[in-house]
Amino acid sequence: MQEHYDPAAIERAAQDYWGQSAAFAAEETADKPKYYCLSMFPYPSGRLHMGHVRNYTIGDVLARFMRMQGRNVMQPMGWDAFGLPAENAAMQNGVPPAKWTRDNIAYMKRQLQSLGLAIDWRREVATCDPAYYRWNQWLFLRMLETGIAYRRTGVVNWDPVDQTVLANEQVIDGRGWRTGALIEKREIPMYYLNITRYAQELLDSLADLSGWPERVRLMQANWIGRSEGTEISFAYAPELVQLMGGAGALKVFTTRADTLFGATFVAIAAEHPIATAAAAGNARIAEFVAECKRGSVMEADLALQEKKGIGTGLHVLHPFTAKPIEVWIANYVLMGYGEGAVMGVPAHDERDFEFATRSGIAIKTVVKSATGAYETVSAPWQDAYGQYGITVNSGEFSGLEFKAAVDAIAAALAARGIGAKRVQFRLRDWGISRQRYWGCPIPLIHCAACGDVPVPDAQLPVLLPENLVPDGSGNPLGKTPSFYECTCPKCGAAARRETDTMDTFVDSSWYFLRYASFDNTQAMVDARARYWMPVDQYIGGIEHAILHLLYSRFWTKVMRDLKLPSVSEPFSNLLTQGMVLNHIYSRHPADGRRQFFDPAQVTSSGPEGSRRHTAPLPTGELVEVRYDGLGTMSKSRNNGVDPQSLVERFGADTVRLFVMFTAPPEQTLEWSDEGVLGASRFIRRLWTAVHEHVRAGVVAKLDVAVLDDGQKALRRTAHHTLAKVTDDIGRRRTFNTAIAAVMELLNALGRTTDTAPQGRAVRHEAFRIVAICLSPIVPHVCHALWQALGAKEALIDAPWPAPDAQAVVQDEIEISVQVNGKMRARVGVAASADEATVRRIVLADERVQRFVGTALPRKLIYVPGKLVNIVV
RNA sequence: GCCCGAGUGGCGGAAUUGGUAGACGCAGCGGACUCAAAAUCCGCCGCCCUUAAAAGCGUGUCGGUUCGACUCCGACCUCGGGCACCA
Repeated sequence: MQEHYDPAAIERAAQDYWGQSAAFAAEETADKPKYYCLSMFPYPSGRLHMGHVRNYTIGDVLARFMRMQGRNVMQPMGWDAFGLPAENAAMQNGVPPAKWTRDNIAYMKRQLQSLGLAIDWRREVATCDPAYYRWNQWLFLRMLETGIAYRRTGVVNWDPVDQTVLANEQVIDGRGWRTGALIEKREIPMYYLNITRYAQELLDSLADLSGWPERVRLMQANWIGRSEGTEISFAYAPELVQLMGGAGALKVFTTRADTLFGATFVAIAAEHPIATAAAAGNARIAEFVAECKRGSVMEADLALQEKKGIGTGLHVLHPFTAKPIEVWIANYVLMGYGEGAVMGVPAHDERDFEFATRSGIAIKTVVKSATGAYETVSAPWQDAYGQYGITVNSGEFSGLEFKAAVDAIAAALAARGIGAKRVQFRLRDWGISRQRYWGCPIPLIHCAACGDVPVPDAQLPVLLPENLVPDGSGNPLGKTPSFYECTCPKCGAAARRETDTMDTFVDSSWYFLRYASFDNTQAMVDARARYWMPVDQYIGGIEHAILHLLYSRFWTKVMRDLKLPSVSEPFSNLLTQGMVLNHIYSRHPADGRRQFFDPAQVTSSGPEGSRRHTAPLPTGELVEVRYDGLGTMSKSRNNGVDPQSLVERFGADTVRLFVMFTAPPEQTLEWSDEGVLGASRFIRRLWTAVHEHVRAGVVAKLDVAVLDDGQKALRRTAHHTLAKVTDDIGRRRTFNTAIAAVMELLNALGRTTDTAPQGRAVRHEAFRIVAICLSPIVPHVCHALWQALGAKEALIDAPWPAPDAQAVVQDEIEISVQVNGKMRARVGVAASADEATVRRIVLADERVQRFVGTALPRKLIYVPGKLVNIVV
């Protein structure tokens, strides 16, 4: 018997047992209900960070819990292995991304294994393996056939110095991160996936995802952004007819057709054809259009920039009054949304109002509030009235409520063929072309004679050469003739292979299906996916709430519609974990770059509020540093905590216990070295307590009929704890409170000194409950304790017990008593007492008397079994 | 700027459906054990007034609903996540 807690030996023994018995190899079987437990696969960045540990521990707790609850559990793991960091690492140290990535995978896999995760490693996938990404290519070709995938131009960040496309992340304050050059927008041909075809379904089926957090569903719904509005055509005025070379109309989309008579300008995007035409003959306009094309493509940047515009001197005609309305080019109109043009109604739209007041554009009120409070809105203008109301100054459409006005105006427009009601989505089609090396090649060939020719299925996969090293200027595939030189599959002439690769979101949009069909070399997915899908529990960071989850939902539906073994919704239940934070310390020497310091190296002293912090430089010299608050752990801030060294020092169980105890899973988790010590202390205390109990010898058979009050009380606590932990893990997913409950039970066990045979029998049962309850969280130590407690079977195969309902029954309960809503006393009553009895006991209580006095209670609220509130 | 969250003791957090605010842990303080230290064990631990008891105050701010609000509603402040090429 080990008297001393030795995590390394205990964890090795438990992991050896699970490995030798192939405990986590999942097979399709009809015997038990399946449970597909999936954590978002990691990007192989080099080393595991605390966010990974948190993510995978949550998944492991649920997988182990469900297994004990009798489910056939599958928990797989893989690698999101394509992406930008590998190219950056390659540029830094000259190692090809493939080698860097595969080395990282090997190292991180060992780290994951040391955490004791119940993973079926046979199913491991890496998205950079041709055996995986060939199916990206294969499905892309199917999407081309059905028109889901198509080619058109798109806007990218262009670094004019490096002559290369930059990711948004590589644009800092509008400049290229390596060159410092001002970034330009550039239009290039790209492939798109028609996700908007699925917009309505993606929105509608959010209602079915009851296992998803409400906030994620809300975010997705807002992202899809369905709006019902009216499309309106403004006919060109003569000078515009001339400029555009013929009669025509400028289309706008608006959700406020009721304000049409208040339109005093029309604003178009800088990329709009009319803007291009206007710029051709006017230097000032050309300069403004060019200015709009500078800067990054990020929406956050666009939204923050000052709203600017320029009048074109060109006009369109109001559909009802035929009055000319000037066309403006504005930097806040997005070409990608609606028609790339909006009507400007300054009186009733905040943004139009701001723009109009600055540009000297007329403001015309056409809506008043129902009460007339805004009827007199006029110069000097204060703000826009953006609410719904009654139309005024709108010709035959005056005097109507919002909906009636919209209906009437839309009907009148439709009758003349110059407008109609229409649904517009904010969601845009998904551009998947990336001008980068380390990704899945897009399987297309450009032939001078035949155009864009898909690579025939038989020639898949298009292999990505693995020995290239990017240098920061352009895509190395474009400089590798052995890759891009090919022949046209149609005509056999010399042709050029597409050198763009796919967005890595493609790779992660279906990996959960591949785990179920991991070894199939003939098909992307097979019937086993029907068995395992949908994922019963998906766990990952809240930062993926929109993009990854939306793309995965879309991709899954596309596969369904291609009649592949898929489902309509990939993830039945979703748990979005919070980020892991740590303190940030830095200093900014006058003569150099800002330096960050490892919080573990910082010493703090001095009084609250004016603490001073010092940390050593690499030279050993101590310098004063500044505290910058909490932030996500990251390499650049030097505030990461290495899970590996903690596992080596305290054991995986301590690390797992700490991350599960310190905060509920959906909240951010603040790192604390002391907290880790606390977790370690608890496990040692548990180890000692069980072994002291076991050392005292044989335990009598429990006979619940003969227990005394103290024994009954301990047994009640034990079964109450079991019920709470079952609910906290199984339903609430509040692992922190489950652990707290077990800590309380262990505290209660520590307070008892009952050495009578039945006293020890109750303790024995309680210790078994402790081991069961903690086993999903700290599986190694519980595996050992279970054996110490004399069990024949391994804990991993023990069923999760149901609490004994008899054990938790209480004879006397406590009623809280309030007087006028303030807590004044607690009284004990029999659990069976009726309201009249409770009333009598409460009113007779001396403390209650003191506050009620001689006053007659006006009202008495009774919450059975809980509370009485006396109103006097 | 837009969308979505969060804010409770010295600190992390608990309070599950509107019904005992501060469970559990960390830090701290006091004690036991020890030659001593570490480890371990026991006790105290929101603020204020106080010898004590009792009262009063207290869940970011301001207001509202209710017999009763950390919880619901309105406005605001601060922090965090996302904004389509980081993953």
